Amino acid sequence: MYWSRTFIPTMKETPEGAEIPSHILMLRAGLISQVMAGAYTYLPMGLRSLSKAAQIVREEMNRAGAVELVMPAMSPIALWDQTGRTEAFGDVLVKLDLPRGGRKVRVVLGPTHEEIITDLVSRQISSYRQMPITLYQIQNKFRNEERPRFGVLRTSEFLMKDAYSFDTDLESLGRSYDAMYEAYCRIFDRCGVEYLPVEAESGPIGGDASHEFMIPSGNGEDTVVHCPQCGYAANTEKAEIGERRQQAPDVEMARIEKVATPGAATIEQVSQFLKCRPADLIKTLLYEADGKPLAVLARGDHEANENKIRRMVGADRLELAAPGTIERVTGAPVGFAGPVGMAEKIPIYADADIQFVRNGVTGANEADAHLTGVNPGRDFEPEAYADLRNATAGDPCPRCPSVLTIREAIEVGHVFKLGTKYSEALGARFADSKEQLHTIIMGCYGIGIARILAGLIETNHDAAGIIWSVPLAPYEVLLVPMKVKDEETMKIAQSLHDELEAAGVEVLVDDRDARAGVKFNDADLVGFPLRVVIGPRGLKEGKLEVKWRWDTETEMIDLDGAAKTLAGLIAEEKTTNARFRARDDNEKD
RNA sequence: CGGGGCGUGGCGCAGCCUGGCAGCGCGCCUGCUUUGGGAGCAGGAAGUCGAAGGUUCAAAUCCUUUCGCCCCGACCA
Repeated sequence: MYWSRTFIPTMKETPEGAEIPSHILMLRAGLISQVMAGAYTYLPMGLRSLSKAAQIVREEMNRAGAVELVMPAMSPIALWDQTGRTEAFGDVLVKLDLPRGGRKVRVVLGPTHEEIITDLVSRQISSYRQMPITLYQIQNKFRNEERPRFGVLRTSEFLMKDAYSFDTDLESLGRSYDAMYEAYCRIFDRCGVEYLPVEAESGPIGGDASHEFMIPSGNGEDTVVHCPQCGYAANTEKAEIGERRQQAPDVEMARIEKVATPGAATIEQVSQFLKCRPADLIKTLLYEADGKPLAVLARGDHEANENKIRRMVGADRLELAAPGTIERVTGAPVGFAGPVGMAEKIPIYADADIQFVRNGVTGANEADAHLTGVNPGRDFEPEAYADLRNATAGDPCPRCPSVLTIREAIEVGHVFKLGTKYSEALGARFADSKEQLHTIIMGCYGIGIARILAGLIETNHDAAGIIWSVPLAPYEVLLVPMKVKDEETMKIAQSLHDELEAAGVEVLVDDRDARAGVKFNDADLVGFPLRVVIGPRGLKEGKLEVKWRWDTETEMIDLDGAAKTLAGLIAEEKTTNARFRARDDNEKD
């Protein structure tokens, strides 16, 4: 391809509104163009990269034994009503009323496709002999995001690979799940992104039933908990905390005193008012577990983890108690609850760190008052101490003697053992060898294709622009003829272009009659991995000048056999990402 | 959904407070010179000042309403 015949609208300036590197660079490099909040056109360069990521995903899905199909974006809302997800998704679900013959047909644009695929399978699969099977598609999804942001990281319409496995028993589901997990690792390895599979909330099946694939990046929307020592990684909802090893400070237990704290109801206000650290406060959170009130204690500088609480008390539903309930239970307005002297006797659970608090501060169960000198064991005794809060940096690792770190990350993939939630609701059953009917057991596996690109750019760019890995680059080689008006130069460019194409290399020739600086800067901005300069300096010696995007040094190669040399370099880098990764290691330490 | 910011040629912005010819840089077009890291000179095209209503002799500017975009937070099967 020739630069002058394709469409690469690069920009010198950053469009207003773009904040993070991947968004800025995708716009400036002419990969995408915004149509409205959360909806982007993929321009030729962007589309090429997107398609290449999708193709890698497709190849690895196929290798893992999954089978491709395509479902419509549109589906009848009745299907979603059956699983209760019309309500669960709420406004995120894009709903349309289509006028047809004087009636309205109510449809939704799919945010995911469990309902559609399960409906299909319920009709077409009825025997254990037809399973296991994993079906997938690569298709645009629609979610009416409350707040689209960060370029292609959070959009209302996005390309996603979604796969669904159908199995007869849990053991078989485990094999289907593992095959997807391994395929995901291969996909992200091939793309050249650094990723971390992290344990995530597992839902109905429990156990080791869900992983998120994350690209650690400062601009990620999610946080992951990671132990660099043993590799333990989990998202914040899931992350366990190891045994708390600190001791209570060796100080005298003070007497409980009631102090007036007018208007100070939040942790910040109280700690400022009483001139103490948030860690000296014991906050008392009132929850309702399946409608029954309970109190949870956590240190002022910690965050309660509702999943952990819900699991511990074995409730189906857990929510913060309504203000009315709080007032009834504590006898005080919201913000002044404490474990000592509550109006109603309800179970109290405490995070493990509470046992090491000495002379803590708690609400007094009375408006505008707190208690100081509160000590666990002496002044109150919870039903149990347990791990009930979110992990923070420096907490003990649950799997080894080391400590945890917290990293921001971009979620690019998710694998999940679903169980029978959808097959149950939609009546997807099969007969076993004894003609007994069972509900099909499902798994679902998603990858956000555009997030792979954004994640790669987010973690691989410099001041000049994007640094693509060869497998995802819009073109693998950029030929830069210095003098496009020189016949000899252009002849060489053309024949090299043709030879490289014939050799299966994706090559672009910058045939614009522009100054060297313009062409070099655009080359760096769009980030083609291998740049080949055809100019008088080298040609005098029968040489071409070659430079990898991530290197600073150039290298001369012989014009004779150049196509073969270049094709060899690309073929090697494309399969190993070796140079790309080596660059990573140099830059990141 | 709460808080904040911004809408002025294709892009980035000034002008608004204090009403009086719609400007600057980049890009684009033509010509000449230049030519290995975003060239110089000369000439040129291109704007319903987001939209509607109001105040005024006069509105990009003041008032009201509205639409859109972005950021922070909440939310995210």
